Amino acid sequence: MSNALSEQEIQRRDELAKLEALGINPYPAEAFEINASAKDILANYERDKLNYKNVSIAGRMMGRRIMGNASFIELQDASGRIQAYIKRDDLCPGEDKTLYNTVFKKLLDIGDYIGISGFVFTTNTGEISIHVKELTLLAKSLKPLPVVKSADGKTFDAVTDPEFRYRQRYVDLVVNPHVRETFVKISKIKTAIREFLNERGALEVDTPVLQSIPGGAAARPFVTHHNALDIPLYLRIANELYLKRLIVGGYEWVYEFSRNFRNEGMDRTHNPEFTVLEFYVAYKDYLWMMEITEQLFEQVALATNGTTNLQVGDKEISFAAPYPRVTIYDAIKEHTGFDVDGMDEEGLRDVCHKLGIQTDASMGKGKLIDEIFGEKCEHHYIQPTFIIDYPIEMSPLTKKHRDKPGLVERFELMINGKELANAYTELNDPIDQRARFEEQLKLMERGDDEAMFIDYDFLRALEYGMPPTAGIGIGIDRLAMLITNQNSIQDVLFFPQMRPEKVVKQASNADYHAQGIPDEWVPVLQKMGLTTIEALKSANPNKVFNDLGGLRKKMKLEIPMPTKDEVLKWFE
RNA sequence: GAUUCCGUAGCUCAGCUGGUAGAGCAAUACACUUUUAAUGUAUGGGUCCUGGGUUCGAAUCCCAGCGGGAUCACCA
Repeated sequence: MSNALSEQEIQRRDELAKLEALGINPYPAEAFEINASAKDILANYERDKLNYKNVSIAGRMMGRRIMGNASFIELQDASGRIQAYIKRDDLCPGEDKTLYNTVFKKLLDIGDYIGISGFVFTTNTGEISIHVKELTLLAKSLKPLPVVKSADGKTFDAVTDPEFRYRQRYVDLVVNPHVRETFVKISKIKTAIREFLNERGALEVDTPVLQSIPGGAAARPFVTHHNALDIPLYLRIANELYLKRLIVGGYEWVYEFSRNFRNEGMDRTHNPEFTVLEFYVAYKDYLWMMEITEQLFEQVALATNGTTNLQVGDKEISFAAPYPRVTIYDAIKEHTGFDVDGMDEEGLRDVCHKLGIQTDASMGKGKLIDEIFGEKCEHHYIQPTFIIDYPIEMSPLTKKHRDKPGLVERFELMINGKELANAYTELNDPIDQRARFEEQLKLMERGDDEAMFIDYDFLRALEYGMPPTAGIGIGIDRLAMLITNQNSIQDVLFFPQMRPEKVVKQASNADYHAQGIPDEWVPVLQKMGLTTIEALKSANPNKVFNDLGGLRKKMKLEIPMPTKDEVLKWFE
């Protein structure tokens, strides 16, 4: 990140000074009254022309076509773009044409925020436009935006560089309207979920993000330190154990959109912070949870896309309930031919070997089954499907199956070959829960770095009594990717995690000043690449002196040349 | 973490087997009163990611580093 100014940035700063000299504040404090939006005008003007005799609208100037004493501009607000027509003598009815000739034509740029008022009309070429009567500068833009043009649905010079787009999302949002739309849709997904849950009497809650025991899932946490208490704290990897404490407290349906943090790898589907919706409902089981889940997904699809069908690549996914239920053993039997029901660890290892799946000593029975499913089955489930009845070893917080020994009452919802949700009949037997945590401890000793921590306060809460409860976690970012048809998590997060940009070390004007260098020569030295005092001192003074003269001419600077002795003093 | 591709003007991108930097848009100047990727003429704008090496000569070839993408591994 360099802070040397480009030619265009210097020009815009000059314009800023000229505006101020004309008595125009480039960053006025006053509110600007708006009574219309681009989208509203384009949608409704034709059938309701009388209502658009006096519109006032604000936004960024994104395009400008000057044709002498008349001009067209593209104004972009949150709703879209609209063309405005500016005629010199309408904007400046009196003798003084400065506002048009100087302010508008010379001192405004693409990217500036302006407010305009006038009347709506249709041009000869049939485009609904605003005939501008008044124009106000609302905020000057000092950095040139990428100019993206489009015609007939084709886009030219679109900004597509992922690094640029993610690091400067604000620019991405300005120049890529489809990106703005994606995030609007993601907001609608969350609203639809809230409405669905609130209508049914659920309570939205907040639980701690900073936790002293990172529980509820198996993952590496981020660690921080609380100074006043002098204790380590962890950013939550899940909120499950806290929501269950609230069920113990007597609420019957709680939910939270939980921002979770996991200190693990990053890729197309993983970001260190991500969002999971969890909800817990008293007196229910996983069978009930499957029904509510398929209703929820159906409603979300309908509310955001207007249809329960979704085209993903060449596949069409139907969110219409109900979804099939397949046990994990049946799924494995169907896609591998092996019946792993009742198999011991040795047998499973053997199956993995035959299927070409790598195993290691730390893998228990549950993990082996999970591997087989993940490798050989998961990608087959394109249409929403509940995979149910998991082995007990992988599910330390899940109640034992009511009539299948060795299994738990758990389901995962698979859509488009990926896991979207994970739910179970919650384990509320405190004795069993303690035993399961201790099993996790053994796995940890065996080398499984994903085994869970034991949360004794949670056990204490269970001992007071938790009603039978069903709970679910839904990966909101993955759901957003699916519904908005994005194949990278970076495209459904406004600010995906990136390696920090390197800031180029650079001397300030004060640093140069301390060296006895006059301010007017600082840009020249920077131009020569001498952006630090160390770089300057290690340069050849004679060459610097010569180059100063050369650049003075090249940059057309009207400043007197320093003497060679003066320049030599800069090096002391 | 591994493999692989990429990094040139404000933006999108050319630049061949090494010969000293190019286009379009944007910018500047002039012309133009219903254009729309406005148009016409002229002009300016570059640490070719960084640092080494090979060479008379490197944007180009080699090595290392930095940043990003894709695939894989781990994970949700």
